[in-house]
Amino acid sequence: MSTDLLQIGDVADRTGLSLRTIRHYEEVELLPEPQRSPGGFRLYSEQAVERLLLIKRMKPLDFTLEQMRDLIDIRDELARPRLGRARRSELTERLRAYHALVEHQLGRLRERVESAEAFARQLGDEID
Amino acid sequence: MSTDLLQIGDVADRTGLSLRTIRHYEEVELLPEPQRSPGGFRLYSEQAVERLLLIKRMKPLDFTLEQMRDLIDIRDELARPRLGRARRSELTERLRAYHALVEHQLGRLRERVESAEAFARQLGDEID
DNA sequence: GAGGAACCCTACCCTCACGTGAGGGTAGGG
DNA sequence: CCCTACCCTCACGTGAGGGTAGGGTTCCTC
Repeated sequence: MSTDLLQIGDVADRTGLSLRTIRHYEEVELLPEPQRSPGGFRLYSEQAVERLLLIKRMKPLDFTLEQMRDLIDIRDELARPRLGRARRSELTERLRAYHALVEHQLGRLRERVESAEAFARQLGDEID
Repeated sequence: MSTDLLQIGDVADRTGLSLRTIRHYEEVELLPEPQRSPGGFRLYSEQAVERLLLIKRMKPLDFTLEQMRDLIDIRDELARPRLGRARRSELTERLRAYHALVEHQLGRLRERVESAEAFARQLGDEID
């Protein structure tokens, strides 16, 4: 038996994403096209699930799907074994830039929490 | 002189919202139609600015513009002096419901921060 | 091997909260 | 009168999916 493949509904269950979302990610090439069953059903590997979980963790940072694709692709290429030194250091540089951006977005996210907390307190007070 | 009115650009500066956003809020009736200059320029009061700032604080909670309008309208009506007892308690009830929703959304927002932090750590580690 | 439940497919239109651009008018100083 | 900075409306575009129609596939059960 080949490594057990999942159909889209299983992937949705495992990731908490909707079918529509998963297909959409494929449309914009954030997720590679999966294999298909003879009848045309999408069949996903565990790798695909991991990629989706990674994307899900990234989502609150308000990146566009394109940025996420870019970032993940860099990361994936870096994980490959035989890679020229120049290429590797270029990729690392780009990843570092993304990391800075991530920290920045994280800051903004935290501000948003504070802003929301302020509103919640205000509302709480008004109710008495 | 009447209370000094601001034109839309000033309001944008003061609130950090874009002109387009402010006009959009008016389109969907989240913001009441402002006065106009003889030539048609929008002229806003300080009250309008406050309403926008309130909206801005509310935004991270991912409410729809319609929900915000509803919530703010309730709050505004509650702030009015002569209000029947029945009406008042109905409004308070609705406000309380929103408050619960706010707390709920706040929880989700905090989860998102954690999720994003996890991602940031992971990325940081991968870079070394 | 016939049925049927549960699942999946594509194609398409819809939503929400704005962004963007074209084309043109207004405010107010020189 | 002219200039610059600012404003106006109108209309279409965008990103990230949601929803639905109409139909095919898998697989279990009889």
